[in-house]
Order: sequence, then structure tokens, then C-alpha cells
Amino acid sequence: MKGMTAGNFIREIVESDLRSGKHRRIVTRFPPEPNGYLHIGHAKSICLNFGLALEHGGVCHLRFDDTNPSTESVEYAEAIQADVRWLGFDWGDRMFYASGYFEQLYEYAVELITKGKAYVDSLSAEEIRQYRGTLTEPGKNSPYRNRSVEESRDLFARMRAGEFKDGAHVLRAKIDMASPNVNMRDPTMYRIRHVAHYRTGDQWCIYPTYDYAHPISDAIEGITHSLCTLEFEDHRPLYDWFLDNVSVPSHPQQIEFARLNLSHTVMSKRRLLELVGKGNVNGWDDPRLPTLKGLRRRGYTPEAIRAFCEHIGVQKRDGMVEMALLEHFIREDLNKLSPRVMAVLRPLRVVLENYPEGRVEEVDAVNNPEDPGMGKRKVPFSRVLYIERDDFREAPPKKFFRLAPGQEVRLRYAYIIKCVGVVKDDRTGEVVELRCTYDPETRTGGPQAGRKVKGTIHWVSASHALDAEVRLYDHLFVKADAGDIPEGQDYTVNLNPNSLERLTGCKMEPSLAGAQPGSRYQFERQGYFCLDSDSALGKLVFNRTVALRDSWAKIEKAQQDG
RNA sequence: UGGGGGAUCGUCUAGUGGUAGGACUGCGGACUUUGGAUCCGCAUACCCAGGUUCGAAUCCUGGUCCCCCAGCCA
Repeated sequence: MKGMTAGNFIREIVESDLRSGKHRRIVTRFPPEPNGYLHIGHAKSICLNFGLALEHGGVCHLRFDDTNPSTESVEYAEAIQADVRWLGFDWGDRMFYASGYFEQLYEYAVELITKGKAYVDSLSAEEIRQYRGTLTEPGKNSPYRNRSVEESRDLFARMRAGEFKDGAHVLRAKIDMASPNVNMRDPTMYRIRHVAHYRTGDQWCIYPTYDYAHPISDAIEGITHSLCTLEFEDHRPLYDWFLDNVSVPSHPQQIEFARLNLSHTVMSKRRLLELVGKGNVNGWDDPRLPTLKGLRRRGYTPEAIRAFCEHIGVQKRDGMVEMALLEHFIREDLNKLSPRVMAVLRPLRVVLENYPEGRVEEVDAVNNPEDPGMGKRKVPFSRVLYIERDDFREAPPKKFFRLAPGQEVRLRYAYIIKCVGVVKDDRTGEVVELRCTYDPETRTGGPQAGRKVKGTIHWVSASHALDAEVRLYDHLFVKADAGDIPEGQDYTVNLNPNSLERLTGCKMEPSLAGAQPGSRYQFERQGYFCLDSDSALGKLVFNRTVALRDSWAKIEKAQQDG
């Protein structure tokens, strides 16, 4: 058992709390702010929070941390719900909003003022910054810090009533301006914002900050384990301070873990927003993006993403997971479940000189050798075919087991053919057609079917082929660490100019005619592909989810390097 | 220079005083009508220095390096 799964120190804490009786049932929460789309980094948190609850008979809440109306919207909130569901998790009727607690939050704030533990400050934002001190120097008290309880209560009520302009006053916790932890230097609890909130409308013009709203919301919901990322470690004393100084029903435990970093991509909301905004990618669901929408369109399965999240574990040290690991999990999943199909991406015409004109045979093709239950299909074979340009070399390098002048190769599920002639364009010298002969005895199932040839290639009958567009994707960034930028340059210098390659005029076997958007296939010898939503009747567009491992590519590269 | 965290193969991750294990990647081989899949093998790690101990990745001491924090963002 040990060593089979990656470490998860939070799981150990949860299990220990259950064992000791500290909690009878755990309650976690996934608390996104509806101001952006979810990415695979969020998936780690979702799998952690929902997964832990599921494993231990607890529950997990979905809670929108919507305390900043200027950046939030229903569109985001709805997209987030769709993504969480797609990932495979269900919050049942436990969907909450920090904005749903605005009234209680207000009352608790009044409680704090009454206890002399919060006050209305009338310094400007700039002055507050100056009074805060620095990392090495203590801050100093605001001149308003000792305002009477009555005055603060009155001012706070008038803030709520809308008597003041944005920024005129702020409610602050009265803690310690000399604390070495700057988060404890009288943090802001409420600010005035005359902005409509996507859920509460114009009901409020003061909004609580994260630091204040989050612990209280957790406590109201009876969260047992409040999981967040490392950068909030410094905020934990503040989280605890609010819960200790206000009459909330419970005191959740905040535990911090390292956020996910993935190689060759970016994960920050700011950068994702920039890439979309500047048109470096085509929208939030661009298949090159690590967004859940992007990964879904790319053809990733929720199962693969969940397996990945389980494998990487949960810990406090920050690192960077290689994209290759994610790719491993999607290959593993798709290998089991994708029907195989033949598709020629860069077609080269082949004419079988000794195959009767007008004759068509139907050959049997296995849908998935990993799963015989997926059955077989018929694929038409005829005199004129397309093969992959890459599967022919006029001057074959060593270990090239495909087609070359005078050489034989097997056509998958069909015959062994031999290249007897090469037709070139007179002007450019480009190979435009291959003249071949076929060996009629070697058809799969035929008398000479067992004859050994070095290689097997895929093909499509020219007259039966379906035209398609195929989009090949590569890493969005050329450097593993997209943030590793030369002095004075922008991170966009690391963008991979070849992250998207569009192929048109690709030739597909006819069984793909009725394919539905979202359906996944393995194109034999090439990779896993998924029918894109840009497809229409009679217009096929495929995304390459991930290429098959390609050992020939490695041999060839080694030959070139050596 | 204040405070809070963290250091195990290239990457992710086990180990909690007793042979440093797994996964990914890489390399080699077997098999193969997908150069896929599968199987087998190889390589590579305890941040450093002292100490305690029969024995230290683990305990102690002292260093080093990395990350986060000075929003009325979350």
C-alpha cells in the first residue's frame, strides 16, 4: 500500500482528527472568487477538498468568495460551477456565497467595534500605507485609532447607509501596529465601494475584505478544515484572531499547501487574462491553455486530471510538475477507452499498379486492441490510397522501417505493398505520388498474412476519404519555467511560436462521418484526437490531445545529434 | 536587515533511528500487423558542516539556498 499513492499531509491530519474524535464529520469547502475561469491548479484544490470529504464521509461546500464586486460576475460563477461538475464533483445543495453572509458579517463587525477591537479609520489609502511601516520597521497608530466606540459605531452605520464617498473611511481591526507580521497591523475589514454587486445589487456600498470575510464564512458553515495555499500562511494568525474575538459558532483550522505549478505554461489569473486579452491564444477555452475549459476542449478527461492530482500529492514545498506527467495520465486513460481509427494528416498519394481499377474491398479493423469488447469495423480499400508523407523516404536513414524505393511495408489491416516508382513534380522535385504493387496473398487473414515486414503504416482509400482539419498543439511556452525571462524582457518572449499548427486537407477513414463534437479517437500511430466544437456537418475539425509516444522520433533525433 | 515557510533522483513523491522505495522522464532490451500498448533491465537523490548513536534522510547545533508578506485584491 505504501508508496502507491503520493503523500498528502492534510489527509493525515483529517484522519487523525477523526480518530481522536476532534471531529465526527469533516466539512471542507472550495472557495473560488468568481472573477476568472478555473485552471488545473484549481483542480488540485477541488480534488483535495471534495476528495477528502468523499473519502471520509464528510461534505464539501462550494462557496463563492464574492467580496469584491468590481471584478466579479455571474458568468464566471456559472462557468465555475460547470467546471467543478465536469471534473466530477457534486456539492449537492451546499452552494454558498460570502455575499450571502453580508448581514451577519456586518453584525460581527459591530460586535468587534463594541468590544473596542475595531475602529473606523479616516486616513486615506496612501496615509494608511505610510502608517503601516515596512517589513523591518514597525508601523504607527492612526490618529483615529482611539476614536470612541460610539463614534466608530455611528460612522460604520453611516458608511453602510451610503453617506460617504469611496475611500473616505475604512473599518479596521485594532490589533498591533508594531507586529512583525504586517498582516496584524490593524488590517482593513471593510471598504466603501459604490459599486453594484452581481448578487446583492445596490443593497450594499461597503464590502468586507477577504481576511475578515473568509474566517467568519468558514465558521458560519462549520468548516472543519479550511485549506488554502501557502501565501496565506502569514494570514493564519489573523484568521485565528477574528475567530477568537467574535462570537462565531465554530473555529475552523486553516491549513496551507503548495499550489500547483506546471511546466511550459502559466497559471496566474493575471497572465492567463493577458494571453486571452492580447490574443496570444484564442479565448479561455483555447486547447493550449491549462484552464479546465481549455483542457476539456483539448480532449482531456476528468478521470485523467483527477488521477494526476492524486499522483502529485499535497505538501508544503513548492515545486514544478512536468507537463509530461499530465500527458502520461491522459495517454493512460485514452489508451483504454479510445476507438482506433486511421487518419492521414499529411497525405501522399499511392497508386497500386497491379490492383484492379474500380475494385473496392472492405477490410476488418479492430476498434481497440486493448478492449476486444469494442468490436470491429469495415474500412474500404482500393487502388488509390493516401499514406503519411512521413512514412516514405527516398533515401531512408538506418532503422527506417517504412516505405522507400524498392522497399516493402505492410498496410495496416490490408496488404503488403512495394514501392516501384516515385513520381515527382518536374519543377520543384517534390514527390507527388508513389507507384506501388501489392502482394494479393498478404491480406490480413490471407495465406501469406504472416509474412514479416519491418513496418506497418496507416492509410486511407482516396475515393472514400473524408477531408478534415487537424490542429496540432505543442507547449505554449518553450521554457519549462515560463517565468524565467531575460533581464528587462516580457514573459511573452518565452511563448512558443509553433504551439499551434493547423493542417488542412487531412484524409480520414469514412467511419468518422458521424462523429460528434467531443468524441475522442486514437489516430493509429499518431496520437489521441478529439472532435472540436468548430466542426459542422460535413466539416471535421480535430484537436490533438496528446501525441503517442514516438520511439522512431527519438531514434531519428539521436541519429541527427550523433 | 523583520516575520512566516521549505529543502530526498532531471521532475513529482515515499520514508518518521535499522538495506533510501515508487511514478514520470531518459537510456537499453523483449514482444508487436500501431516504431502504440505491454513486459524486462539500467542510470540518477537525502542542501552543507559538525555532533549524539552500534547505526542518522530521520535527533541536536551551526550554516547555505529557495519561496511568501508592506492592496481599501483574493
